Amino acid sequence: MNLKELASKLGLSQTTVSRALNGYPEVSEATRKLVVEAARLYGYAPNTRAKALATGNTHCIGHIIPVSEKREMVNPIFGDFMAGAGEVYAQNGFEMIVTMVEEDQEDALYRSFRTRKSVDGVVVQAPRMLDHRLGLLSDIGLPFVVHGRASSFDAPYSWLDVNNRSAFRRAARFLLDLGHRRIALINGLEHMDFAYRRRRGYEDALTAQGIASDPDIMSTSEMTEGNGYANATRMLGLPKPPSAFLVSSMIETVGVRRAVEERGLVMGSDVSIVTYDDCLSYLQNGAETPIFTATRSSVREAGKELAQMLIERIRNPQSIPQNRLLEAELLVGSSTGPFKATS
Amino acid sequence: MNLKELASKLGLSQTTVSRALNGYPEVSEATRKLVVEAARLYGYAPNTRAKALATGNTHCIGHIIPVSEKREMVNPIFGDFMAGAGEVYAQNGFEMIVTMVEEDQEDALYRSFRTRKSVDGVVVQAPRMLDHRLGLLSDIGLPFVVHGRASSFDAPYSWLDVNNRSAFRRAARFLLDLGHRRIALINGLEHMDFAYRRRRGYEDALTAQGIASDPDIMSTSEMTEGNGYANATRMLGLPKPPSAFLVSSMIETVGVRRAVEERGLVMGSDVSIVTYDDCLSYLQNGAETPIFTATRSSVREAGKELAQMLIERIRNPQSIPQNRLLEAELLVGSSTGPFKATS
DNA sequence: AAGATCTCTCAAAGCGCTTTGGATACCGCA
DNA sequence: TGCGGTATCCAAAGCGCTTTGAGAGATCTT
Repeated sequence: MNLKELASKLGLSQTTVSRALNGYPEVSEATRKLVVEAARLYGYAPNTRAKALATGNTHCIGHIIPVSEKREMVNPIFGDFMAGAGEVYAQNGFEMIVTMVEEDQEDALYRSFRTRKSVDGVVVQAPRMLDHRLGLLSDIGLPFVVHGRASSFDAPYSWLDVNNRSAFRRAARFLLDLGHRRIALINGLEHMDFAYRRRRGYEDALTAQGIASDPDIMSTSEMTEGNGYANATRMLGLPKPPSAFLVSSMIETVGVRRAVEERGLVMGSDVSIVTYDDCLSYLQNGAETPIFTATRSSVREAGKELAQMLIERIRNPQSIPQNRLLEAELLVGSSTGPFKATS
Repeated sequence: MNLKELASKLGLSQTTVSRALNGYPEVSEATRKLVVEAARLYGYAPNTRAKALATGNTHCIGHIIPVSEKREMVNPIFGDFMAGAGEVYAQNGFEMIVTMVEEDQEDALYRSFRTRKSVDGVVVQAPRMLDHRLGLLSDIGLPFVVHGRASSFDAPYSWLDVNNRSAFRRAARFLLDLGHRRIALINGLEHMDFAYRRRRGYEDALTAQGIASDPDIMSTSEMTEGNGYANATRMLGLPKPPSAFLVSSMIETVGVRRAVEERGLVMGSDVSIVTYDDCLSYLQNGAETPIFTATRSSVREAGKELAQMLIERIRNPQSIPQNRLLEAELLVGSSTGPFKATS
């Protein structure tokens, strides 16, 4: 069943039927009711491709997920982020196109999105400090919003980010206030913008107490359980091991905890841990009371808000870019305690 | 730049240019070279929507991810699964449309996919034992492949599944051989087909040894870290606690381990654990030697194979459905050991 | 040398929708 | 009675591509 058939079945023109279904005012309420009813009856729904061709809007949004052959890692937050965004897309009649792409082919992909007109806009994930993607997207005129920020890009653009610097500053301060002086940082890859900012926050807090940062107890790697374990194990084996850890993700924290317990140390007493918590659905930080002391911000909520922002931008390309800086909450759990001089 | 412009720039007709670019034999190699070169020069690429409208193929594949408002859980395997599938799609010029949908709206979504012609086919995730989706998809004639199987659906259809029953039978047998007699099962939701099969495998092994299964040490819930912890904690507190655990996912195992260690028990000696490992990229089971004894099968590989199967099906709808039953490997790690009578 | 056969190219129709620019009927008003 | 103004509806063009059916040349038969 297509428009033409439906129209002839109703004895109306395609124009009228189309307008009735799309809520245009040029058609009387009586006929609109008739048309809508008939469409329901015959199970008519417009062909998305034809509609896109006629209007120029695809009602599709691209999510680009960088993968690389060597490091096969898929960021575990994508699922929850997409769940948030997807909900908003569904409400607004948008579809989400997810593309896995090697980093060196990303530019070509954006260009292809543009020339082939397969999406109305894109969400840029995991921005790096120096990220040419934003410049490229501006140049080719493809609407976009960024989950995070790219320090290197000056022109205004729409983004939503957690205040990573202040979150880590507060977390480190919290540990300092408990008396810890050797605080390790288990960070993500520091060419990523968020990780760089987190390190800055950590250093801010140390500096404020006149403590020099020590590269021996700072690591930067992909945030996997395995890396958390490996980094923490190495640090705990140092002549002067850290008494506290500041960790960039829950999943990595699972590994840190493993290292701590394997060494026979008790978390929350011998060693304190503060983690960053994205509120992943399958890895919640305790039911009522949090297990880990954590700076927390829901990645799913971020997905929702960003989706909304992008839809706005697509509907009204002239609007000025919106920015949203979320402050993470600092929740105290049982993984932290006052510094205890070790025997 | 569109076809018409490119054609006039070349002094050729749209027909010829289109054919040249699509590799039809009716055009000479000389002109084809010319056309291809010009397309590259001007950065021409066909509008996907126009192409889809003209040909009737969208070159899009739908992935439906069920979410529900009450249980906000997003299955952590989706990321890696999609990474695998996405790779194959990219190689074959397909795009992946991901839709989050409430379970009760799933039917409407499939119907809408069909009538609006927005995808060429879909991959069905997480089939339930009684799953009417497959019948529906057959009825409406939307090509599909299933990640898993649905016991209730008889007609032939394309699927790829791990032999969950044999995997869990072997895992349970392994624990029995080590002398364990009270083996707990921490399973996923058992209306899911995979979880049902896993329980069957577990029971097979127990029955073969003449052991009756005990509901007290069998749990079925969503596979989150928190549920793993909660279930294991409860079981360890029983008058007759289990000496071994068979767990359905790595993420849940993290919680089980937490419960074990919190109780002061040593994994691999006081308590044995065998887990199912999907080879998630951010939660790998040790680098060289596995930490957990595990039945293992890569969900990313599954994604690749299923994508290939679906593309085949779309290209050749008359082909007979393919089925693929993978056997999981049983890898011995350090989380298991012989049964030790407790004091 | 004329007809038959290829080879290469083209004009035009069609995919299913939206949207422009009228047409038609009906109303009140002078 | 006739005229502008609404309220409804329509025919046709157009979105950018593929594909059908056919037409020129060039090459080959006999």
